Amino acid sequence: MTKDLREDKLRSRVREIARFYHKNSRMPSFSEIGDLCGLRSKNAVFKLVNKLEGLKVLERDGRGRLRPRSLAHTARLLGTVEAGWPSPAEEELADTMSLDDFLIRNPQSTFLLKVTGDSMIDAGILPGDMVLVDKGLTPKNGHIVIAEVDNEWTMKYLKKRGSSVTLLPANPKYKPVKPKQELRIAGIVTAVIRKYG
Amino acid sequence: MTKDLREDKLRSRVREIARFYHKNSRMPSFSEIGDLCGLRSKNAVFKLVNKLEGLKVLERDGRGRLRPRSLAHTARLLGTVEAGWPSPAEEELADTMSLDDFLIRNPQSTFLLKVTGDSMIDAGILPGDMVLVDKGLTPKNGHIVIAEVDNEWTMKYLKKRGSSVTLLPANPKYKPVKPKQELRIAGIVTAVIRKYG
DNA sequence: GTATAAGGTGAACGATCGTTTACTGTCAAG
DNA sequence: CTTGACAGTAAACGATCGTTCACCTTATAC
Repeated sequence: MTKDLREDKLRSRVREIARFYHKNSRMPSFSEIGDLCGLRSKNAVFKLVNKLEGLKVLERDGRGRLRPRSLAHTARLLGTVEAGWPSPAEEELADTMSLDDFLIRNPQSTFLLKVTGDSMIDAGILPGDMVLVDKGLTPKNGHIVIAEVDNEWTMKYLKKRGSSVTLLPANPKYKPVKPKQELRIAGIVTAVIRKYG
Repeated sequence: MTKDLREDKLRSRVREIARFYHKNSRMPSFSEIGDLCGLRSKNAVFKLVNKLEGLKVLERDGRGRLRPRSLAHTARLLGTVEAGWPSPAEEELADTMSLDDFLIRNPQSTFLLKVTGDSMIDAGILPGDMVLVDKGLTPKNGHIVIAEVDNEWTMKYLKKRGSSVTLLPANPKYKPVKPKQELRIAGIVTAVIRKYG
């Protein structure tokens, strides 16, 4: 058996395991890996797992249970647009990441809101976009916040100067808002997500 | 024991299990749940799991192994900015979702690129943003594409008219590009992600 | 041609898995 | 005061877990 063939086989096995993981939200057991990869002996699986652990494709926790590593992540991180598309070799080495882990620091206090209106259009936030909002962070000057002013909910820049607070839209069509009485800040915008198609 | 207290206890146990799941990338075993929730008997865990299964917090697969349901998702989906912040009751019922599943249809062919330059700024894509690029889709008129024209990589709108192809920037500072010879489209942009802070 | 390493089979191991049965308190409703 | 309905403990079950042993096959290297 030539070397390329062996690597191909290994790759397809990793793909099978990854597919199982994404389908079942858990790693397969040793005998399940055997079924997936056509291995009748659990020892063959044992050796395969050790190899994959060395390749940092997966890892074990204290009890010998399997945890995904590069398997868990769905999008590979490449360079910049300017740099263009990397070679297949670089592509293979590309770092992978989970968008959830990347974007959400506090899962309990983070929510997703849909944007209506164009008041933040100059900040690159368009109607129909989604924003991730963290309720747990303390609002600071310059943050984009979700706020309730005089019984209306809006998304604006937060401008603090001394004790005075202003809500600044990112669109010349709209005027800055100086809350008369109540200003309730529900959370600050930590990310913007736009999906096409 | 009053009813509210009991529900609080249940909620905090769900939280513990969710925390374990996100930390270890797998569901805890019955005895591990016992440790997490302060239950010395596996039967108590058994009853707890059955209750949570009824509440659709988690589920079992064919072999009795646990799978997360509402546990798996990290960001809760609420309404719109205009609608403002929902009441705690609605909040509890909010749909949850995984950003990976939401944004990525084809994991194998999807990559993440960092945006440099301001040529798409009027489309709400700013320098420093990340774009999800799918290599597997066929480019169509109106899509935003990553393309190599005359040895340079750019991100532009794809304009097709008959057999002629033009790359259209979303910034009046730049001119449309009519590729002289080669036009290699590496992929189409399926989503934009901007992270603050 | 022979040695060597790698990939795989098959059987056995103790440990842990999820499940079940039997029993004990503890409240709230009748 | 009695009676259920819960919530929890304790012990035992077969099944499956991850691991290890000895052995076989096959291709590459010397």
